[in-house]
Formats: sequence, structure tokens, C-alpha cells
Amino acid sequence: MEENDSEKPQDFIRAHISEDVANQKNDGRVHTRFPPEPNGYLHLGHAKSICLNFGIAKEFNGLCNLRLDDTNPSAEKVEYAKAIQKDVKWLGFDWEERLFHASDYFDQLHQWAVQLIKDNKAFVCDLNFEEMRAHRGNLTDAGKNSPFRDRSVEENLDLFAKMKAGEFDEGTKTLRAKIDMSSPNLNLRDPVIYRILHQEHPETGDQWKIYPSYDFAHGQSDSLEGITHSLCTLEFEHHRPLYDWFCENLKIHHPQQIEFARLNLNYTVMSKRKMLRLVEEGHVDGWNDPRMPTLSGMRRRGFTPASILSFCERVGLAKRENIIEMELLEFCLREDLNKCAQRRLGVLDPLKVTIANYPDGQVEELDAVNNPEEPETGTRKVSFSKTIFIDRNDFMEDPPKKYFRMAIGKEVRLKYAYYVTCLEVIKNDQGEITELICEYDPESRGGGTPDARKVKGTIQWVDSTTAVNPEIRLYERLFKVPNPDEVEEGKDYISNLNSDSLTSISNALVEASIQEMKAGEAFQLERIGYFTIDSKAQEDGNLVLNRSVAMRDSWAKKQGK
RNA sequence: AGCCUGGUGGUGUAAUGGUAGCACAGAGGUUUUUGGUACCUUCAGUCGGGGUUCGAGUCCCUGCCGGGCUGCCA
Repeated sequence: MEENDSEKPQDFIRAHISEDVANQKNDGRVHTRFPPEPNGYLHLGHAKSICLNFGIAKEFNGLCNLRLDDTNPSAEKVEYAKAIQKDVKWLGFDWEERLFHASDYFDQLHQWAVQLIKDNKAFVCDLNFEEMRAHRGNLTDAGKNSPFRDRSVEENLDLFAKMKAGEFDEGTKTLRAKIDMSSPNLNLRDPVIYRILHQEHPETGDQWKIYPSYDFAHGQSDSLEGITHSLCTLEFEHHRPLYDWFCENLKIHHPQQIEFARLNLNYTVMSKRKMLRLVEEGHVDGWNDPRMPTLSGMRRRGFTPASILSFCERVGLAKRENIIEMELLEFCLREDLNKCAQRRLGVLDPLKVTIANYPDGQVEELDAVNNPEEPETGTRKVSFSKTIFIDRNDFMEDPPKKYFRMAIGKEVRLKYAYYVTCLEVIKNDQGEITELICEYDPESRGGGTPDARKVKGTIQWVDSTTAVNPEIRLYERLFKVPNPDEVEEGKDYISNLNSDSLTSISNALVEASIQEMKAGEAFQLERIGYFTIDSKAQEDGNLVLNRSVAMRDSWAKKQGK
């Protein structure tokens, strides 16, 4: 462990593990795993689990496996399995040679099922879905034993072998653990441990006609891999007695399951099922839509691994349900990008500016700072000429008090360029402003003057001779309410989708160097926000900028009041 | 209803019987060639009631409120 670990408070899981290590449980070894099911893309909630499992392994000089929990071939795909590995790697974690599948253990699991039958602790049940539900009882009433519960070991062995051989139709028979139909924990009322599924499996092909249930596969997989601490979310709490039951009755290494509260973020949804529907119904542009809280979507949006790691550290870890505010995520992104993103100039809504006293036909190169937070990143050249563009909302004809931007007769600084003063406003027949006529102070080249006079406002601009015109996409929260699941009778979260979550801007202008940026590379358009090149559009040869997050804007906030 | 689980500022999360702290958000300010950043200041909390104790967020009792569980999903 690192030295400063004693300084920062431990969460309840790390405290638990520290104690186990101190007591030499498992010989002081720590081994965790991240076990996603390959039935969808990883999201921010998974990132929390990934950081936890890989983070703990590292802190305790242990190991963390990546295991694909592929016990249900009906929803699982190779596409998902590949995406999962890509996302975990992207976050910066390494499972080394320890990529496993629950399906790696199908043979062993099957043997264990046979062992349970021989020990008279499991039986083949002929009840169908409805009958089984009826026998299970409910929250207040105990269940009834299955009429097939007392079959002989020999008959069970024979029937289970036939199930395995594919002699029965799906849903006609199951293998059930013989536990307790009157347990207040419904999971212990003779749970199904094998079901018949005539499905092709991505890893094992058509080898199996029966597949183990989660409960019969997960703990055993942990056990086989020598996992010491099996960390999972709260909804598995009721499954822990089952987890323990199998380890004990199979007499195998018994990892400790510990549950923690899953991550919730407001203004979005964090469930694969709900995301899948957004994708399938076309509400978003696929799993990696930049508005999705998937890791692939966030990557396309311009999030950095460092910002996500920082976020996962800050959300904390506890057993109480929580809803994190989106602002924390945005803070983490800005915090990281402020340090590492290069600055560039661009305008979203160009307004032509002619500098009356600037020489006709002259074009000069000015030095612009790449990143004021990292001076060693140096400067770049930006061109300047008689005709430039500023952002339309940086000019006002009737400015309010304390408006620092361009207005008639008011001197402002063009970032990295000159001081200019607006002389005249030109409008079209509809009364819309089409152009500003300004004059500049040649002495102010670079943004300062010999007399050191103060200029309060600094605005960004682009030069007409070199600017390029990308498509710019601005994103807002995907849902218009903090909790998308809070709906009127008869409606669901889809009705809470924010129809303004995507804004596409077609007439923006940015400095030419943006064309050299790579997809995923973060940069700041000064005073507008942090952006990255859209990877999907780039593959099609189009230049599209995604706004990852806007700058904090205390002026807008003040105006809004 | 039964079982499980949890309640600390707006949101999260610490304090393991001894000064209720930190972060984000909010408010105000200083600096600034980004109304950004940085820095400073500030607002605000132990679910209620009883008990044990010199001392309770922490232990006990009780009430209230939230979440989870009735797939051959994970």
C-alpha cells in the first residue's frame, strides 16, 4: 500500500479488505474481478466498478481479472465482448493474460451440478414457468415443494443427462437446487441452476443445450479464479446467501461477496436495458452517441480517461442509494481539459468585421498561445487581415452596464491580435446587422500597447482568408428532468427525452489548424468550450466538432438572473 | 404484507464514544490578453422521540421515511 493511504479515509470495502489482509485471510492475498455480461456496452456505472476492482487490486498489490459473464447466449454478442475490452483498456486498466469467460467453466459447472444431484441437493423439475411461479409463493406466503422434488438420484442423473443431450424442448425441464421452499428469501426457494436453451453460444458454439444460471455460475467462477473479494452492486445482496450456499455445499474456495450502491447520474439513464431501447428506437445515434453515458459515447464526446477516473474517485463508495449531479462530471472533465487541451479560435455565429484603417490586401501572422496552463506547449501562427469574423453575441448595439464586449465606440482586444473600436454598424433591409466597421490601433499588435492602457474585454475572432467551416454539434442533457423515470401514469422515461439535446451548427468558422486535429484529441475553442473531432464523421471524411463541455460562463449566469 | 438494506448541508462522501470535515453546486471577492483558470471568503447538515454516558452522528429502544426482492436475466 502507498503511504498516503492512511491519510485519506477508506471506504467500507477497502476497510473490510484491509482487515482481511491484516488477519492473513487468503494468506493476505487480494484478487478481484470485473465481470460484465456481454449483452450491451459499458457505461459510466461500469466505470465505477472497473475503477473499484482494478484500483483495489493495485492498491493491495493484488490482481484483477476481466471476466465476461456469458451464461445466457440469447442476449450476448461478440460485438459487445469486443467493445467491453476496448473500453476497459481505454480507461487504462490491464487484465494482462487474465481474460476469462464464465463459459470457460461450463464443464466444471456441469460436474458440480452432477455432484449436487448425487448429494441429493439438486433435482430435475418438470414444472413450466407458470407452474413454478405458482409453487414459489410470494412475499408473505411460503412456497410449495415441487412434486418432482423427491425423484431418485438415479432418475435425476438420467434426466439431467438427457437435458444435456438436447432431448427436451426449452422450458420443459430445469435443474433446481434443493434448498428451502419456505425461506423468506425467494432466491433460496429451490432456485433454477440449469435451464434448457437450444442456442448457439458465441464461445462454445452448439456444444451445450443447457446453460447454468447466474447464481450457479458466478460464485463458482470467482472461486475457480481464486478471487478473494467479489464486489458487486446492491441488487445482488439477496443472492449472497445463495452464493455462499453453493461454495459451502460444493466445498470449494469461498470468496467474500460485498455489495455497494450503483452509480446514478441525474438527467440520464444508467441501465443497459434502457439504453438499448434508446438505440433500437433511434432516439440516439447508436450506443456511442455522444449524449449517451456509455464509455464509447463519452469517448466520442471528448471525455478523457483521466476525467472519468477522477469522477469515479469523487463519487465515493457506500451502500446508500445515490444520485450524482451532472455538474460533478462536467467539473472533472473541465479540470482535466483545462490542463491538457490546446487552445484554438473559432466563432459559432460569424459576424463580418472590416477594419477600415488596416491596409488592403495585407495578411500577417500573429503568435497565439497554445495553452496558458502549459507554457512549454509554445505558440502557433494565426493569420490576420482586413476582414475578420467575430461571434455575433460578442456585439451589442445597446449594451447593458458592465458589458465588456464590442459595442459602438468601445475598445476591445481581439485575442492575440489588436485593439479595435467599432465605428459603424451596417444592416440589411430587414434591419439585421450584417457587418461592423472598426478601426484598429497598430501599436497594440499582440494585444498590448506601449501606454499599457486597460482594455476590459477580450474576444475571439477568425480571419476571413484562412478560416474553415466545420459542422459543430452542441450537446445538452439527454433528458429534460433530473430523474427520467419520474413520469405520469401510462408514460415512461422516453417521454422525458430532451428534444433539444443536440444542436447542429453549419455556418461556424474556426482557425485552419483544427483540420490537423485527430479524433479524440481535445482542444478548447476559447471562450466557447472544449471540443473534439467526431470520430464517426471523420471516417466519412467530414469535419465535425463535438462540444465535450461548455466553458463555465459566469456572465451568462449573471444575465440569466 | 414478509424479508433484506439504508437515512449526515442542494448533491455526494468522511468522522469507528471526544472540536461534524472534504468535494461539487450556490453566493461574494482578488488576479487575469478566455466574463475561463487560479486563489480567497461565505451560505448550509447528523430523520423524529426516548434512553445509556462526563460526553452520542456513532451504542440501546421506538417511531418515521427511502431503496431492493415474487426471471428458467445478470
